[in-house]
Amino acid sequence: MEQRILVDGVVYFPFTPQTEQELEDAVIEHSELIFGKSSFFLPKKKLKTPAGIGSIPDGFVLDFKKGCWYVVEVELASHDVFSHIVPQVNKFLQATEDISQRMKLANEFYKWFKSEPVRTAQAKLLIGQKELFKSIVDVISKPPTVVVIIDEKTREVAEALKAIPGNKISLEFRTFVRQNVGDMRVHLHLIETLGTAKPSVGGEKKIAQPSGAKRSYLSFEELEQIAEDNGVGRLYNLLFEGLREIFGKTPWRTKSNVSFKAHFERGQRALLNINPVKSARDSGLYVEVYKNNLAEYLNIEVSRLRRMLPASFEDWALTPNAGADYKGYSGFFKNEEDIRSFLSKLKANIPNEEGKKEGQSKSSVRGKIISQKEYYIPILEALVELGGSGKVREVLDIIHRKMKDRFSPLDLEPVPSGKDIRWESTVKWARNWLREQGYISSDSPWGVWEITDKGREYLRSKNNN
DNA sequence: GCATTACGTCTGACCGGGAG
DNA sequence: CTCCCGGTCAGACGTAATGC
Repeated sequence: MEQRILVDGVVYFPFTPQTEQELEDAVIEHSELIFGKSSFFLPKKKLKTPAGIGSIPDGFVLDFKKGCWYVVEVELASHDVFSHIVPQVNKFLQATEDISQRMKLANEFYKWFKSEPVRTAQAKLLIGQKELFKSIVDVISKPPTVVVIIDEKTREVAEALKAIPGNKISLEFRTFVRQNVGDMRVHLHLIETLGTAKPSVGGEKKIAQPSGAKRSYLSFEELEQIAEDNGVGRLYNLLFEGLREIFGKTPWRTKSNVSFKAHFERGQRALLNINPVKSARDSGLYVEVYKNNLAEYLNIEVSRLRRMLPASFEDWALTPNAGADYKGYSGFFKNEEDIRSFLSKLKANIPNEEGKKEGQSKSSVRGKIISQKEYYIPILEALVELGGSGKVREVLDIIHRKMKDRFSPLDLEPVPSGKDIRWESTVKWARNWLREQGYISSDSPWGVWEITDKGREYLRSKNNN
């Protein structure tokens, strides 16, 4: 039963693409029509690190609006459809059972979006305020729907679909060419589309959140609350925010105070502590000033520093026989005026504007990811496996293979700068330590890591234990 | 060429363990 | 016990390499 299409009196004949690539290109070209306007089609060849995701289907579609994603397999009916599709797709589905593999795919999507600002902008329109990577993960963490796009639906296609678990759909994508032209120069397609139907979602797979790390120090909120409880909340906040602005960074905190510090050649030293625990409504906000450190930091005389403080401040030392770095003044800021006066004098003496960066709030991932140390042996082993040296990418691939099962979602996320994947960044730091120890060569060519004899020995000794 | 990515290094926040 | 030192490590930044 040979079909014909008649358009304005011109006859079009069925046309069978000669290669899958031909059909694939046509599918990509019309992906918006097939999958809907809110969909994004990521073709296989755009994947940056295909090795990481197991067997790769022809493409992936992400739909933020419907909150679902598709695994796309393009086939020609003339090929042995069953043996082509079924093992391929099953293998992929099996791989994505593994959460870390899904994160890997999410990363690929993320990179792909980021590689094209227009695409990122389109995605933003659909996800609103939500963070892009998070939105991708949310969709990818659901089970996918397998979409087989084929030039002609045959009984074999139906059989193949039956052998694939989960949600699946097959779509016919037919091509016709104009009579007397005979090739793709003048063509039209008869395309089945997904329409607006949302595929059924079953057995949703949640990505486990890492458990919260235990915290040994008081949080800023708790310290603020203590200040509040002791009747010095306003004073505390005024001084805290003022100092943070002046020093341009977040202070350290202990169980009883917040401590602003600075780097000196002799190491980190405290400049000033605010102690809400020792404060009280009647006496005021208790503060300790490390006079020598702060004077050195400000590059002023200690006597001048003394005059910046309220007259009521007294000599103070951290311990009875503390060294110069741990001596200073302590006392109470009784009212807001005391604090404003101190802050303005301090501000006037800050050496220069540079080094005053915008306060960046970093959230610690310590304890929630694989630590640097845990990569030492795998890196050396990977280098041995590569015959003593290898390109960074090769090493990373081996590490990934060895450790992928242990990655947490945080390991697989990009770092906030978006310039690196967290675990890869950690591996580079681990190699830096190994290099400092002499276990990895310091003068290998750029981009190549090389194990040293000392490194091989270290590896042997560790493996014997 | 310039833009982007990959790689290497530096800065500073965090926290374990030791001193008081 | 409390507090802080200083080593450790996350991640931003700088620079080389590659892509277009």
